[in-house]
Amino acid sequence: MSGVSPRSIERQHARRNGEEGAGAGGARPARRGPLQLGYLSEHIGYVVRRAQLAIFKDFIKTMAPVDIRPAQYSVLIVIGENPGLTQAALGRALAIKRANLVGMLNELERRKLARRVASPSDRRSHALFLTATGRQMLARFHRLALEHEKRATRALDPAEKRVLLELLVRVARSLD
Amino acid sequence: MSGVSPRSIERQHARRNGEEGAGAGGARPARRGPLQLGYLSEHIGYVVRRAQLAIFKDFIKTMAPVDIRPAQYSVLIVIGENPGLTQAALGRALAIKRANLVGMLNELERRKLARRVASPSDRRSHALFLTATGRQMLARFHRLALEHEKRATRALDPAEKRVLLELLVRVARSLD
DNA sequence: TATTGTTATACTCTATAACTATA
DNA sequence: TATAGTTATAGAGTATAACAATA
Repeated sequence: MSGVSPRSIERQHARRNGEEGAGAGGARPARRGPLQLGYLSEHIGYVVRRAQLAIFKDFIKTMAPVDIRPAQYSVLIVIGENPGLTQAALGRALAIKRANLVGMLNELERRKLARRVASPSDRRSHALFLTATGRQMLARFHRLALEHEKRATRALDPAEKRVLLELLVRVARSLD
Repeated sequence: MSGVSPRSIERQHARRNGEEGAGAGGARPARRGPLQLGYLSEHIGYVVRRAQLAIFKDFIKTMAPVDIRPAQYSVLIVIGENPGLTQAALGRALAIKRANLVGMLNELERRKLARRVASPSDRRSHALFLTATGRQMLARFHRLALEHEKRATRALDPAEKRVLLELLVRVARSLD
């Protein structure tokens, strides 16, 4: 136990309460009502994670009728924005491992939303494109996703949403 | 980041390119450089997810020497803050399914960080406590976690961090 | 040698159903 | 009937290693 800090308010959590009723009958239930999260609430990881879970839950429910998962949606958008890109480039853009893209692209091809085309310039790689169906469906997915987006950000005004996105991007960039 | 480029690349995506070379040889590679993410960058779910992944990656690396995962850390904090709470209450507080808590608590008991004590008032439930070791170790985990926290928020000043956490909490609350 | 796409595999996280013992 | 803890299990998501073809 090193690094004794001046006041160390944080530290006292550890002392405040502990292991009561080690052997005898000291065990008593915690007080009723919502639990204390303590300094967990100040941890950016925890807060971001809880928000992400809530948002994804709503997204998945919203997109369930069209059977599109978040990662599939992001893949379709990036292919639509960058027709002809390779699987490796797609994976780098979205931080998806090449190996894990294979199954996703198989599924998107099976559903006739995207296509792999043999690249003439580099015969190792595939050029990826949306199909005509894929473009139509993506527009539909986008409309549904905007419903979700509206719900997910209904507690924010437009300026707040912009600030939130910008701060998150700064955090992510600073860790890369 | 919303850099309005001279040629407004953003808008043209749906039309710009599609399924070329359906049969013939139209496939050409996407231009070099970072890919376009298009409106994906405006989706709160995507931005929150990327930030969460970056933050957790750093947290996990930081805590690797003490072999503590994010969920384990959160469980230890909540037990420390609410000694005697039940597994069900713990699961509700952290949105962890009761079934998935069993293994985690087995592991924390095995490592002598936490204990299950038979509850006298309700013989179905267990009261949870940190051990003396658990309290000591949690203080150590917390010091390590603060190193991570500093790194994860180094791109933000204190006011910005407060704003970020508050906006995320509002978003999560509004979806529950 | 390095890279692309692929296969196989493993590990974590999460979700559900069913069981028991209590309430 | 409902709840607490448990077991078993299944499904995502993610990670690595190895391989063939190609650069």
